[in-house]
Amino acid sequence: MSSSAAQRRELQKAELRAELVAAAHALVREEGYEGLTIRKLATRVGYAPMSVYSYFADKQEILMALAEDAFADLARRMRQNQPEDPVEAMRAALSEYAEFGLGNPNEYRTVFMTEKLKHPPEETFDEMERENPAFQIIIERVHACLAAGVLKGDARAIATALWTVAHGSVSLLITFPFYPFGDPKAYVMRMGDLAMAGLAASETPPLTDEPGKCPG
Amino acid sequence: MSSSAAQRRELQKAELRAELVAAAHALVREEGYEGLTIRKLATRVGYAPMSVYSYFADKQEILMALAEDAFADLARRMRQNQPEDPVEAMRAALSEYAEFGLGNPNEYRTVFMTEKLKHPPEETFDEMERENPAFQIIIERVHACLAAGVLKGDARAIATALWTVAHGSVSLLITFPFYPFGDPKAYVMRMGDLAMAGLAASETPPLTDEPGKCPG
DNA sequence: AAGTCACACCGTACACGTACGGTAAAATTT
DNA sequence: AAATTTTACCGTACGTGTACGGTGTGACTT
Repeated sequence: MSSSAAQRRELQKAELRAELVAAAHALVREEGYEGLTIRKLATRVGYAPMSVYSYFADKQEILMALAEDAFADLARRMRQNQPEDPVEAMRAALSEYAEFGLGNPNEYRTVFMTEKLKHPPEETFDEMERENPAFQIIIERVHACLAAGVLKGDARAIATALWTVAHGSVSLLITFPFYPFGDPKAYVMRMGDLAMAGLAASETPPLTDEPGKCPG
Repeated sequence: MSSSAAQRRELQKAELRAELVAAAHALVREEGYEGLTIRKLATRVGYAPMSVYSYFADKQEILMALAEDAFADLARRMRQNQPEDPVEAMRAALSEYAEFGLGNPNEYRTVFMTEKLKHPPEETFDEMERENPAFQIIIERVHACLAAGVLKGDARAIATALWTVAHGSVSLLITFPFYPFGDPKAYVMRMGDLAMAGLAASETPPLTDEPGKCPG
């Protein structure tokens, strides 16, 4: 086997894939999110509709590729907005998260609100944390809060809790834009502060599989 | 105009609509959620596919009808699980909410995780609270907590905050079943307790449209 | 009672995602 | 060099949600 030829092949494939993603971006920019269809995308790059499936398993994978670009931007913004104070750094990350979700509802939906069907059984969650650089940043800032003593407990559990609250806020704001949450951004920040207060109240244990005690 | 005839008309229409919903339920039971298609549904009741649209504006409205039935059941269960202690009553409601969402992910999705496109501009949120009896129950139990002095502040704001946290937990568990949240039910309960701790820490102001102060 | 009208229902048609199978060229093996 | 396999792409076809325009039967008006 000629491995350099195989590598070149892979590279070319990646290039064409990138071209498709670029065309998809253009289509969305010109015709809106629901204007992105496989057929239009194929026409745009001069392929038959079915040829797109050589590069993406299904439409969801295309949407994911678009969303990943957007999420990379989120991570960039988070890193650019990093106050020294650990708590303020945490709030800054939340602020960027909120603006991202509220400003890119389509991308937010595809990543956080649609069923993940075909998932490789290996590397359940490390994968996701690696893929989503934003999550890494959150964990880093949680560690800073732990070091500063404003939070106590397991870093991953705390980060997951904060993510849960932020996601709950953003996703409800996206789904129910008419509901009187008040100013959207302010609502997310308020919920973030509430989560921080709750977390500061006690030491956060790690996440386990033991079913907790519950009434009834 | 003969109003009694018009009324009978409405009634018959409602009956046929109910028949369609029943057929939809049956279809889902027999062939699964994605087995529910307009064509199959129409065939089932002896109509042409397009005739279904005399009773539902679109497929989403059919899914909503199914979900509303399920949510009525949630409200029933909540009322049957009502400890005397206000905090335990709150936790019991959360427990039912969790079991409902985790046990009926499809219905949960259609109500809480899909865009609400065509929404009548009048009665923005009262409508929703009225339609979702479960929300009423939450507000009632919040009032009980306020009366008992374990929480302080605006009832609707507190209820919305608890909803946000519960929804964040449930929706993430649904969307990322592989992520190590630990035992799903336990995770929701833990997040609920965290929210209660955060809420207990200070008086919760009502929701307003003033943009809150934020870093950066 | 005659005329008008609303409405329940349907047939046709479109664009969509995508399953299936084919075909020809390129890469690899023999 | 010949044989084989792999690959890149495509044509056709199915089932989907639903827009559009009909059509006949009942109800309402006059």
